[in-house]
Amino acid sequence: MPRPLKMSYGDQKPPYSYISLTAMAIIHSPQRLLPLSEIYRFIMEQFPYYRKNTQKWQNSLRHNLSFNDCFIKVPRNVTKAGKGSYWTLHPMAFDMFENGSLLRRRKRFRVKQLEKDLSNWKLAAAAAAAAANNDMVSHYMDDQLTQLGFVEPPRSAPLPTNYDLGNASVPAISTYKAPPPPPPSIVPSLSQSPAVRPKRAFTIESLIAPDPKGLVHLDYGSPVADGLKKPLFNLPFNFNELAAQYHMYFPNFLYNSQYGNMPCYHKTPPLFHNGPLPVF
DNA sequence: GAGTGTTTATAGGCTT
DNA sequence: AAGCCTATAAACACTC
Repeated sequence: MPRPLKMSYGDQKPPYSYISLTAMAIIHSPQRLLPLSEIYRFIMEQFPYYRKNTQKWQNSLRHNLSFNDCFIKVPRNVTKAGKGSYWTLHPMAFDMFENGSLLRRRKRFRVKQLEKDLSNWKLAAAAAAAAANNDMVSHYMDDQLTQLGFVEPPRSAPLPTNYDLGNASVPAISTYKAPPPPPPSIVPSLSQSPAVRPKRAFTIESLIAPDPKGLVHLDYGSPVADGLKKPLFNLPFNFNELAAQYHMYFPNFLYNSQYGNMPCYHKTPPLFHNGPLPVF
Protein backbone atom coordinates (compact mmCIF):
# COMPACT_ATOMS: atom_id res chain seq x y z
CA MET A 1 0.00 0.00 0.00
CA PRO A 2 1.55 3.29 -0.99
CA ARG A 3 2.27 5.48 1.92
CA PRO A 4 0.83 8.96 1.86
CA LEU A 5 2.85 12.05 1.26
CA LYS A 6 3.16 14.57 3.99
CA MET A 7 2.15 17.35 1.68
CA SER A 8 -1.11 15.60 0.99
CA TYR A 9 -2.17 15.67 4.62
CA GLY A 10 -3.11 19.31 4.68
CA ASP A 11 -5.41 19.71 7.62
CA GLN A 12 -6.24 16.05 7.58
CA LYS A 13 -5.09 13.81 10.34
CA PRO A 14 -1.75 12.18 9.49
CA PRO A 15 -1.67 8.38 9.47
CA TYR A 16 0.80 8.27 12.33
CA SER A 17 0.03 7.25 15.86
CA TYR A 18 1.01 9.45 18.77
CA ILE A 19 3.81 7.01 19.46
CA SER A 20 5.15 7.46 15.97
CA LEU A 21 4.80 11.22 16.08
CA THR A 22 6.62 11.38 19.39
CA ALA A 23 9.33 9.06 18.13
CA MET A 24 9.77 11.28 15.09
CA ALA A 25 10.21 14.35 17.24
CA ILE A 26 12.74 12.67 19.50
CA ILE A 27 14.74 11.21 16.65
CA HIS A 28 14.91 14.53 14.89
CA SER A 29 16.31 16.28 17.89
CA PRO A 30 20.11 16.58 17.94
CA GLN A 31 20.43 14.58 21.12
CA ARG A 32 17.41 12.33 20.77
CA LEU A 33 16.16 14.05 23.86
CA LEU A 34 13.30 16.53 24.05
CA PRO A 35 11.12 18.19 26.62
CA LEU A 36 7.40 17.79 26.22
CA SER A 37 6.96 21.29 24.90
CA GLU A 38 9.43 20.63 22.09
CA ILE A 39 7.64 17.43 21.16
CA TYR A 40 4.47 19.46 20.87
CA ARG A 41 6.25 22.05 18.78
CA PHE A 42 7.73 19.54 16.39
CA ILE A 43 4.38 17.88 15.76
CA MET A 44 2.58 21.17 15.24
CA GLU A 45 5.25 22.44 12.88
CA GLN A 46 5.21 19.32 10.76
CA PHE A 47 1.53 18.50 10.79
CA PRO A 48 -0.98 21.33 10.54
CA TYR A 49 -3.73 19.06 11.77
CA TYR A 50 -2.25 19.25 15.23
CA ARG A 51 -2.27 23.02 15.37
CA LYS A 52 -5.83 22.94 16.58
CA ASN A 53 -7.55 21.26 19.49
CA THR A 54 -4.21 21.19 21.21
CA GLN A 55 -5.62 20.37 24.61
CA LYS A 56 -7.12 17.12 23.42
CA TRP A 57 -4.27 15.62 21.47
CA GLN A 58 -1.63 16.84 23.86
CA ASN A 59 -3.44 15.07 26.65
CA SER A 60 -3.41 11.93 24.56
CA LEU A 61 0.24 12.34 23.79
CA ARG A 62 1.13 12.72 27.45
CA HIS A 63 -0.85 9.60 28.14
CA ASN A 64 1.21 7.77 25.55
CA LEU A 65 4.48 9.00 26.99
CA SER A 66 3.61 7.71 30.42
CA PHE A 67 1.85 4.58 29.35
CA ASN A 68 4.26 3.18 26.82
CA ASP A 69 7.54 1.62 27.85
CA CYS A 70 9.19 2.78 24.68
CA PHE A 71 9.53 6.27 26.09
CA ILE A 72 11.95 7.08 28.86
CA LYS A 73 11.78 10.08 31.11
CA VAL A 74 15.08 11.83 31.74
CA PRO A 75 14.89 14.08 34.78
CA ARG A 76 16.30 17.57 34.83
CA ASN A 77 19.10 18.43 37.14
CA VAL A 78 17.70 19.54 40.45
CA THR A 79 19.83 22.66 40.24
CA LYS A 80 18.27 23.66 36.96
CA ALA A 81 14.95 25.39 36.89
CA GLY A 82 12.30 24.35 34.47
CA LYS A 83 9.17 22.36 34.25
CA GLY A 84 8.91 18.77 33.40
CA SER A 85 11.41 16.22 32.26
CA TYR A 86 13.08 15.31 29.05
CA TRP A 87 11.95 12.35 27.02
CA THR A 88 13.90 9.94 24.94
CA LEU A 89 13.22 6.70 23.11
CA HIS A 90 14.16 3.34 24.53
CA PRO A 91 16.89 1.95 22.25
CA MET A 92 15.26 -1.46 22.31
CA ALA A 93 12.11 0.14 20.98
CA PHE A 94 13.66 1.22 17.74
CA ASP A 95 12.69 -1.98 16.02
CA MET A 96 9.11 -2.07 17.18
CA PHE A 97 7.90 -0.65 13.91
CA GLU A 98 7.20 -3.06 11.14
CA ASN A 99 9.93 -2.94 8.52
CA GLY A 100 11.17 0.18 10.16
CA SER A 101 8.10 2.05 9.10
CA LEU A 102 6.57 4.59 11.38
CA LEU A 103 3.17 3.86 9.99
CA ARG A 104 2.70 0.60 11.69
CA ARG A 105 4.02 -1.01 14.81
CA ARG A 106 4.99 -4.63 14.73
CA LYS A 107 4.07 -5.10 18.33
CA ARG A 108 3.74 -3.15 21.45
CA PHE A 109 7.01 -2.54 23.22
CA ARG A 110 6.90 -3.82 26.77
CA VAL A 111 9.48 -4.17 29.47
CA LYS A 112 9.22 -6.09 32.71
CA GLN A 113 9.01 -3.84 35.73
CA LEU A 114 12.43 -4.71 37.11
CA GLU A 115 14.02 -4.43 33.73
CA LYS A 116 12.17 -1.20 33.17
CA ASP A 117 13.44 0.31 36.39
CA LEU A 118 17.04 -0.63 35.76
CA SER A 119 17.04 0.08 32.11
CA ASN A 120 15.36 3.42 32.54
CA TRP A 121 17.94 4.42 35.10
CA LYS A 122 20.83 3.57 32.84
CA LEU A 123 19.35 5.14 29.76
CA ALA A 124 18.35 8.23 31.62
CA ALA A 125 21.85 8.46 33.03
CA ALA A 126 23.45 8.02 29.65
CA ALA A 127 21.16 10.57 28.09
CA ALA A 128 21.82 12.94 30.94
CA ALA A 129 25.56 12.58 30.60
CA ALA A 130 25.33 13.12 26.89
CA ALA A 131 23.17 16.16 27.27
CA ALA A 132 25.30 17.61 30.01
CA ASN A 133 28.52 17.19 28.06
CA ASN A 134 30.23 17.11 31.39
CA ASP A 135 33.54 15.30 31.47
CA MET A 136 33.39 14.29 35.09
CA VAL A 137 29.88 13.04 34.83
CA SER A 138 30.58 11.37 31.54
CA HIS A 139 33.44 9.46 33.10
CA TYR A 140 31.35 8.54 36.06
CA MET A 141 28.54 7.33 33.86
CA ASP A 142 31.02 5.55 31.70
CA ASP A 143 32.32 3.64 34.69
CA GLN A 144 28.86 2.82 35.86
CA LEU A 145 27.76 1.70 32.47
CA THR A 146 30.87 -0.39 31.98
CA GLN A 147 30.07 -2.19 35.20
CA LEU A 148 26.58 -2.70 33.94
CA GLY A 149 27.89 -4.60 30.98
CA PHE A 150 28.19 -1.99 28.30
CA VAL A 151 31.18 -2.28 26.05
CA GLU A 152 33.02 0.35 24.17
CA PRO A 153 31.66 0.79 20.67
CA PRO A 154 33.82 -1.00 18.11
CA ARG A 155 35.86 1.65 16.36
CA SER A 156 36.58 -0.36 13.29
CA ALA A 157 33.16 -1.82 12.80
CA PRO A 158 31.74 -1.03 9.40
CA LEU A 159 28.59 0.96 9.73
CA PRO A 160 25.98 1.73 7.16
CA THR A 161 26.15 5.34 6.18
CA ASN A 162 23.08 5.56 4.04
CA TYR A 163 19.58 4.88 5.11
CA ASP A 164 17.14 3.50 2.66
CA LEU A 165 14.97 6.35 1.58
CA GLY A 166 13.81 4.63 -1.53
CA ASN A 167 10.25 4.33 -0.36
CA ALA A 168 10.18 7.84 0.92
CA SER A 169 6.73 8.64 2.15
CA VAL A 170 7.55 11.66 4.17
CA PRO A 171 9.89 14.30 2.86
CA ALA A 172 12.90 15.34 4.81
CA ILE A 173 12.02 17.66 7.59
CA SER A 174 14.13 20.63 6.76
CA THR A 175 12.29 23.35 8.57
CA TYR A 176 12.70 21.95 12.03
CA LYS A 177 15.48 23.56 13.97
CA ALA A 178 17.08 22.52 17.17
CA PRO A 179 15.41 24.06 20.20
CA PRO A 180 16.99 27.39 21.04
CA PRO A 181 17.34 27.07 24.83
CA PRO A 182 20.69 25.96 26.15
CA PRO A 183 20.94 22.36 27.25
CA PRO A 184 19.97 21.60 30.78
CA SER A 185 22.58 20.07 32.97
CA ILE A 186 20.51 17.06 33.77
CA VAL A 187 22.84 14.94 35.78
CA PRO A 188 22.43 13.13 39.05
CA SER A 189 24.27 14.58 42.00
CA LEU A 190 27.67 13.11 42.57
CA SER A 191 29.02 12.46 46.01
CA GLN A 192 32.35 11.05 44.92
CA SER A 193 34.95 11.83 42.34
CA PRO A 194 35.17 9.44 39.48
CA ALA A 195 38.39 7.75 38.59
CA VAL A 196 40.54 9.67 36.17
CA ARG A 197 40.59 7.96 32.84
CA PRO A 198 40.74 8.89 29.22
CA LYS A 199 37.46 10.14 27.92
CA ARG A 200 35.75 7.99 25.42
CA ALA A 201 32.53 8.61 23.63
CA PHE A 202 29.48 7.32 25.36
CA THR A 203 26.58 9.41 24.36
CA ILE A 204 23.16 8.83 22.97
CA GLU A 205 24.64 10.24 19.81
CA SER A 206 27.24 7.52 19.74
CA LEU A 207 24.58 4.91 20.31
CA ILE A 208 22.50 5.71 17.33
CA ALA A 209 24.53 7.89 15.01
CA PRO A 210 24.94 6.36 11.57
CA ASP A 211 28.63 7.02 11.25
CA PRO A 212 30.86 7.43 14.31
CA LYS A 213 33.70 8.75 12.19
CA GLY A 214 31.74 11.83 11.42
CA LEU A 215 30.16 12.03 14.81
CA VAL A 216 30.00 15.42 16.43
CA HIS A 217 28.72 15.91 19.91
CA LEU A 218 25.70 18.12 19.55
CA ASP A 219 24.32 20.38 22.20
CA TYR A 220 21.36 22.65 22.03
CA GLY A 221 22.57 26.07 21.17
CA SER A 222 26.00 24.94 20.10
CA PRO A 223 27.34 26.29 16.81
CA VAL A 224 27.13 22.85 15.33
CA ALA A 225 23.56 22.30 16.38
CA ASP A 226 22.54 25.81 15.42
CA GLY A 227 24.11 25.37 12.05
CA LEU A 228 22.31 22.17 11.47
CA LYS A 229 20.25 22.76 8.41
CA LYS A 230 18.70 19.39 8.46
CA PRO A 231 18.28 16.61 10.96
CA LEU A 232 20.76 13.80 11.25
CA PHE A 233 18.18 11.46 9.82
CA ASN A 234 15.51 11.94 7.26
CA LEU A 235 12.12 10.38 7.29
CA PRO A 236 11.09 7.74 6.76
CA PHE A 237 13.39 6.60 9.45
CA ASN A 238 14.29 2.95 9.39
CA PHE A 239 14.06 1.74 12.96
CA ASN A 240 15.28 -1.71 12.09
CA GLU A 241 18.61 -0.44 10.86
CA LEU A 242 18.97 1.68 13.92
CA ALA A 243 18.22 -1.28 16.15
CA ALA A 244 20.81 -3.33 14.32
CA GLN A 245 23.41 -0.71 15.05
CA TYR A 246 22.47 -0.59 18.67
CA HIS A 247 22.83 -4.34 18.97
CA MET A 248 26.22 -4.12 17.31
CA TYR A 249 27.37 -1.58 19.86
CA PHE A 250 26.26 -3.66 22.81
CA PRO A 251 26.85 -7.28 21.90
CA ASN A 252 27.51 -8.36 25.48
CA PHE A 253 24.73 -6.41 26.95
CA LEU A 254 21.83 -8.17 25.38
CA TYR A 255 20.19 -11.49 25.70
CA ASN A 256 17.14 -12.94 24.11
CA SER A 257 13.99 -12.68 26.08
CA GLN A 258 10.38 -12.94 25.17
CA TYR A 259 10.51 -9.24 24.45
CA GLY A 260 13.47 -9.55 22.16
CA ASN A 261 16.99 -8.58 23.13
CA MET A 262 17.11 -7.40 26.69
CA PRO A 263 19.88 -6.31 29.03
CA CYS A 264 21.79 -8.99 30.91
CA TYR A 265 20.90 -7.99 34.44
CA HIS A 266 21.15 -11.54 35.59
CA LYS A 267 24.75 -11.78 34.49
CA THR A 268 26.21 -8.59 35.82
CA PRO A 269 24.59 -7.21 38.96
CA PRO A 270 24.86 -3.47 38.55
CA LEU A 271 26.50 -1.37 41.22
CA PHE A 272 24.48 1.63 42.22
CA HIS A 273 25.07 4.33 44.76
CA ASN A 274 23.32 2.32 47.41
CA GLY A 275 25.14 -0.87 46.66
CA PRO A 276 24.56 -3.77 44.36
CA LEU A 277 21.11 -4.86 43.48
CA PRO A 278 19.98 -8.42 44.04
CA VAL A 279 20.51 -10.83 41.24
CA PHE A 280 17.39 -12.21 39.67
C1' DG B 1 -2.75 28.70 37.68
C1' DA B 2 -0.35 26.48 33.98
C1' DG B 3 2.20 22.84 32.57
C1' DT B 4 3.48 18.23 33.29
C1' DG B 5 3.00 13.35 34.49
C1' DT B 6 0.22 9.24 36.02
C1' DT B 7 -3.58 6.43 36.08
C1' DT B 8 -8.06 4.60 34.95
C1' DA B 9 -11.81 3.82 31.91
C1' DT B 10 -13.93 3.18 27.57
C1' DA B 11 -14.47 2.43 22.69
C1' DG B 12 -13.22 1.19 18.04
C1' DG B 13 -10.35 -1.07 14.73
C1' DC B 14 -7.21 -4.54 13.59
C1' DT B 15 -4.96 -9.07 14.01
C1' DT B 16 -4.74 -13.79 15.22
C1' DA C 1 -14.22 -14.36 19.55
C1' DA C 2 -10.38 -12.89 22.01
C1' DG C 3 -6.59 -10.20 22.44
C1' DC C 4 -3.97 -6.33 21.16
C1' DC C 5 -3.18 -1.56 19.85
C1' DT C 6 -4.59 3.02 19.71
C1' DA C 7 -7.35 7.09 20.63
C1' DT C 8 -9.87 9.73 23.71
C1' DA C 9 -11.48 11.54 28.00
C1' DA C 10 -11.05 12.56 32.61
C1' DA C 11 -9.46 12.81 37.31
C1' DC C 12 -5.80 13.65 40.15
C1' DA C 13 -1.12 14.83 41.89
C1' DC C 14 2.95 17.29 41.46
C1' DT C 15 6.14 21.14 40.23
C1' DC C 16 7.30 25.67 38.92
